[in-house]
Amino acid sequence: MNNAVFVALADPTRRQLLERLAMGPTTATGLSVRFPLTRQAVVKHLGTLADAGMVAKERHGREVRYRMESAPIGEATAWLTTVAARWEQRLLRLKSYVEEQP
Amino acid sequence: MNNAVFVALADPTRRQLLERLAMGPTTATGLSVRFPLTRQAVVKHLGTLADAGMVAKERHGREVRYRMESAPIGEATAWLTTVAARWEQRLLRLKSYVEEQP
DNA sequence: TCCATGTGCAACTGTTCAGTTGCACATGAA
DNA sequence: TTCATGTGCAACTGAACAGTTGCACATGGA
Repeated sequence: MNNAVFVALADPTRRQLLERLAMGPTTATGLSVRFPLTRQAVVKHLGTLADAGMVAKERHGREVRYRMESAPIGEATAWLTTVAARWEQRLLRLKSYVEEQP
Repeated sequence: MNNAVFVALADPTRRQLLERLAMGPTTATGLSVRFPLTRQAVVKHLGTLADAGMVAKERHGREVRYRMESAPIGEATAWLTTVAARWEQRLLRLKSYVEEQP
């Protein structure tokens, strides 16, 4: 599993930025207005999200728009689902074993 | 969304511990044998997982078994799915808008 | 050309955290 | 009781990281 994805998700500010980006692409400067952060702080967070492949940059004239990429989220979800399913399956086997007892 | 869950998931060692715990409950000492870590380091990681509600402790005689709890994983998955879905939905609306153009 | 706006890069600070070491306490078996 | 095993707690170290500040560069409009 790609570690960078979970590292990027670990910060609440980055998750909020992601939620905002899910609404549509924006610039770092635009985000820094709606968040209690410096533009530089936003850029750093977006860089971390980009390292995880969750965000992509697009130049438009003199501004840079950040666009969300949902594929890594899908991978993270898949990993979580697999681990949880393994545990649930074990519980089910345990349950049926107990019910088989006389 | 509960921040502690994503914080706990951000460390690769903790995710490996989770994968191991999905197989069945174990003690910190038992885990420290199979991982290149001190028992104390394992205990700390399990503590972080416990703070997130992903792990529960059970005393059995003089040993403490750690058991996985899958509910928080379900919540994390739900959050991820929601954010990704919002973005995908936006892409769909954009696509249909473009196709409507003459 | 001039200027406002948007971006990029580097250095600095404070904090958090992973991992270790050392020691004390508890428990089960002989 | 004695001893081996398992656990709990505290202090220490080094590294990673969030956030800031300061300054330089680029771009579009007047």
